[in-house]
Amino acid sequence: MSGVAEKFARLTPVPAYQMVAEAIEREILSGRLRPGDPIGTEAQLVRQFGVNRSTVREGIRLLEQGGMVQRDSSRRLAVGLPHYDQLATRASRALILHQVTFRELWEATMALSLATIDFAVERATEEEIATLEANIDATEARIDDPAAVAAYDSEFHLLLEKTARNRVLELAREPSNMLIYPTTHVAVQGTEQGARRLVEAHRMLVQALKLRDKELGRLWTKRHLIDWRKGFERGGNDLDQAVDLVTAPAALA
Amino acid sequence: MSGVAEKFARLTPVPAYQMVAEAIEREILSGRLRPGDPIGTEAQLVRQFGVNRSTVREGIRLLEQGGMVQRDSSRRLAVGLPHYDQLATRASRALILHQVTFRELWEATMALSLATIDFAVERATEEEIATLEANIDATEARIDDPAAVAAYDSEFHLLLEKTARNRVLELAREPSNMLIYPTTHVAVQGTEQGARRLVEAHRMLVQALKLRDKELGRLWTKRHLIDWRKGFERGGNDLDQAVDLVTAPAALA
DNA sequence: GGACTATGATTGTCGGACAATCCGACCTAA
DNA sequence: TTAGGTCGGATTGTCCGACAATCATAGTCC
Repeated sequence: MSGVAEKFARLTPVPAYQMVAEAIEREILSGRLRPGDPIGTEAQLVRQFGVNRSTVREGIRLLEQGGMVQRDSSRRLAVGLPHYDQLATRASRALILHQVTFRELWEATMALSLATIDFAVERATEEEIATLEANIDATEARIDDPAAVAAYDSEFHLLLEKTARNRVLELAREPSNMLIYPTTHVAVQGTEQGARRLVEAHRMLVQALKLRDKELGRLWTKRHLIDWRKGFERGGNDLDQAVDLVTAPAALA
Repeated sequence: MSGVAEKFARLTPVPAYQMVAEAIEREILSGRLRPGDPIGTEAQLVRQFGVNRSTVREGIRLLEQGGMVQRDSSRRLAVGLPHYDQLATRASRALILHQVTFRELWEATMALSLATIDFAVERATEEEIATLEANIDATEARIDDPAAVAAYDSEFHLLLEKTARNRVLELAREPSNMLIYPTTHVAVQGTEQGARRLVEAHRMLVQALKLRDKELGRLWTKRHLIDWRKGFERGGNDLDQAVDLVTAPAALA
């Protein structure tokens, strides 16, 4: 509210360690350095950038955590290909910090799951269907163990995403997946029927893939998620409560 | 292939700087440290963790880049609330490194946009509609400037997401948004009509919000995105080419 | 040829140092 | 009283040098 217009932008001198990180990142994004390529040793970087080793190391740490650089077996640095769960972990944690509600999570998962099943129905191969069925069988074998059921459920949906063959969608889903599927063990714990309904839904989803029937897939995706919500609420949870580490403890690891 | 069974897992000693980062992160995620709270000074952390300052600093850099800690005005460290575009920037870059195709991007955007318009139709307020209309008017005023049109287009869809009031969806969309909307200026550059069709689509989307008509919203969302695709292809691009920095130069900043 | 060893290179950690900057208390002048 | 100026301590960013542990590699021995 200072009556005068802002004439000067804020000066923000960039620390050297950030410049180091950005310089390396530029090389990677431009394609001159490709995943797997070794970045030089710290001593080399010191010479190239003309800064101290401590500074170089701080710059490297900036990139390390995002997966842009990795340490291979011998701790040597190489360009990394950031994997989804790595990014998704960050995103999940951000969602927790932003105190998003389970309702938001559920709504988004619904929308994304419907898109996933559409593509999966279009593109599923025999092989993928077999893998999914194997997962369902495994789930059934341990149907009395809520934790195991939740783990297999998580895997099932991961496989389904691979079947949809869209990596952008996959990345978009991952954060909410990480928060919602681990709560399945709560959702199926309440009722004896919970786990069986889950398995039935999975079977019908695979059936939809076989028949290439999108409507069937969408129908059971909805039922499946509505079941999750009911179980979640039956477990004494409120859909409008914020996601936290207690209820969705998967974002640790 | 050593005939003996592997009895022990590989020991992977965790570097001290990582332990520092994880310790701080745990405090944040547990809620004991909340966004805005000051983390101690480096000297304090040195005392608490019993490691060297260089080590503490490397640990801090690990967190800094993900937005988990921020430096405030005086460069003092405080717990940060990672913002979406910060995470999305990383995600976009990952998508580039993974060489996802524009087709994947387009498919995912379609699915996510349809979800967004559904929620937006449900929840739009008068005020939000007015803001969106102001954006459209501004677009129209500079309809001959492809770069300006692209910028306003980007903003329009951002506003639409806010209107949908689902932060999980917002976060999920952001990476693809960052890659796809900046290419709009290519898409509308080809034809005189491109920009006008874009404005028309925006008007109809707002109309859908006013009438609370989901079908209308979905219809124009589809048309809008199909227009984008046609423009993109007319610009000499192949939908199956990998996203790169040249075609989608927004991930720099 | 294969197992073993010595050597050098590299990383992780430490200690100390200093300039630049920021914060806060104190002081001065209108 | 309050706006503005001064000063000292605290803090960060950067540098230097050092060393143990580990890894890679070449060379050696059987």
